[in-house]
Amino acid sequence: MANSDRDEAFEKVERLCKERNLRLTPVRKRVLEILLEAGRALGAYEVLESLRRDGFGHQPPVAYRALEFLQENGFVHRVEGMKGYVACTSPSEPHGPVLLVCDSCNEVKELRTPHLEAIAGGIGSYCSLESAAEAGQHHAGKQEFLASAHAIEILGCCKQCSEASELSSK
Amino acid sequence: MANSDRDEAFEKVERLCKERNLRLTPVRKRVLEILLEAGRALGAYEVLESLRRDGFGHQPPVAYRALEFLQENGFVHRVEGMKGYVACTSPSEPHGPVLLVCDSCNEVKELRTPHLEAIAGGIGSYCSLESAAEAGQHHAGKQEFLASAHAIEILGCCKQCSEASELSSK
DNA sequence: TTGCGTTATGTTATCTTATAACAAAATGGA
DNA sequence: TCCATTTTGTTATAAGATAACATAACGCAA
Repeated sequence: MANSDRDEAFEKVERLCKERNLRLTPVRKRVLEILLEAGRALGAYEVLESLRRDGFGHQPPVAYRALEFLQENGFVHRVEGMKGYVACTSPSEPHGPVLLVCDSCNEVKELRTPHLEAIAGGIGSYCSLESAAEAGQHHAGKQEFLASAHAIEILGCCKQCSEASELSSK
Repeated sequence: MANSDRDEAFEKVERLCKERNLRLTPVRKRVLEILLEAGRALGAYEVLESLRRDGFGHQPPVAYRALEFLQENGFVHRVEGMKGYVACTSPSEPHGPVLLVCDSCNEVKELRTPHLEAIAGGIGSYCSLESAAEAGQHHAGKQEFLASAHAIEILGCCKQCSEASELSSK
């Protein structure tokens, strides 16, 4: 992520917290910065190590609590497949992420498009598959499941890594 | 899952293993049975506890290795959000799952429809969103990401639990 | 501004989940 | 039957996460 995008995301979170009367305390702010600076998913203990260097408390709950706050409010996503946490690139409402995770360099890219969200919501939310754009037409099986959240992770190889491995194999 | 479905899934795995020359050893077979009998996601240590009762080795790697084998071959899925493992209800090729996970009773239901698979694949596979049914038309941003696997988990509340909580609130 | 309930932080201890490393046993051909 | 390969079993430990409780900061009402 470019520097300007980082700053933009950070300022957006500050703004949103003000609007919503959320307390973006120093630890929470710093954890968000750490993740934005990293530009990839970090483990809780990696975050903790950074906090330690900055003079914050350095016991696991310090990191986990800040991460929990940021997650609950949609500013950070958990990357299940990596047991890690990544800053949201377009924070707004709390939302389930759609993440592209590179096996090779661990970079995580978040897709954030209303249409994809609609699909993810539709898969479970509307009690049948029909409301997922087109998807359910052939599968009207009533799932009768009330969705409240989702986690979508696509594993694979990012462009940079594909190109790098192509070069090295020549 | 009904008993008959369990048996069917189990037999299908046996058949597939024969076809593919995979060794469905006693531990592996038993782990699959344990998960099928449970009908919900179990933690590795829960599986291990069952194995212990059946006289198998009872150290963590025993369970983890069997789970790994079953996962690799598409007979079991990991449920990231629950740190658990669930038997696949329609084993065939190894495949990324689309799971509906009930917050309340922990039941996991797998959706297995070609169309949904296509969407999941399309999100990342084809280097742009366009190939995901309709989804990309408005979001032609080139992701240039080569997908190899996915994990899709929708959290929410299953029908039984919704009804139960409705009743109790009256 | 003081006091008080609430929220957040820091710390200790512990729990859960997962893996590395290596020895012993089973398996399946040559 | 012998050997290479795969699987199992075990010990030990790493990595990730949380419970419980004391202390500190905050935010507001009196």
